[in-house]
Amino acid sequence: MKADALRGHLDPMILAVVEHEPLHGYAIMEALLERSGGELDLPTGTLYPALRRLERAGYLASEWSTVGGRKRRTYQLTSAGQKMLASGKQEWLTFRAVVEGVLRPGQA
Amino acid sequence: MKADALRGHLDPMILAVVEHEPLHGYAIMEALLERSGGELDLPTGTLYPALRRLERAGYLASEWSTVGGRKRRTYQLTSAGQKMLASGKQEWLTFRAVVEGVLRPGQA
DNA sequence: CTTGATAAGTAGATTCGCTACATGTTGCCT
DNA sequence: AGGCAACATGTAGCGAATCTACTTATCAAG
Repeated sequence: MKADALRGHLDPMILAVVEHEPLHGYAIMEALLERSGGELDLPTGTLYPALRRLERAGYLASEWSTVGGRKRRTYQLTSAGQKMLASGKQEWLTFRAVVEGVLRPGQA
Repeated sequence: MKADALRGHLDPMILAVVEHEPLHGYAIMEALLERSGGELDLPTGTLYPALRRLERAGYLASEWSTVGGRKRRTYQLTSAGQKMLASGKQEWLTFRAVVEGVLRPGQA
């Protein structure tokens, strides 16, 4: 999967992963890997800046903790984040319809 | 629809539009608009550079003509472009599965 | 005591879609 | 005659997000 295919689609995916339970960065990486069937293996240089960006934008809130001598920054969805996630899901449906309308994958 | 959602997905869409008939730039724009149900209204600053990029990459070949006093540059798919389109369609299916596996849109 | 997994981060490059601008033709409307 | 919408193609430069490569640190297993 090409790198910039992800562009603009990563944010809702991250938000979706912390929708029902707060997770720290590393755990978010693992959750994305698992939910995508091993396809979505984000480099840390992608994920951590993305998390900071989403927090700065008000969609996530973070809190530090220490577990087994390791520091964790745990992120949870804010209410703005919930709204963003909902609209992100909606936009995904639109986007999918656009691409498939143009590609017409049935007519290969 | 956000701008960079398109990133990496525009190329196969352009190739798809000229798959069965060669078209000039303006007609490609119209075809994308029509096939997407009016959603995909590309600015010329996006389309024309993309076409040149795809030609430089060997996926499209172009030819000038004049119709009704207007100059047209008509693009057609090369055999490399056909292969690229086929793999682009396949990648789209993978990408869609990844996003939907993470988003789980049924569980809103 | 070295390696791999856990954990978080930054700096800098690259890429590509965007805005804004530039140029010219045809045909319709007033 | 004048003007505007549609047709047709293009460039310059910006911005944002993902990537590669690097840094730091702890813990467990061998």
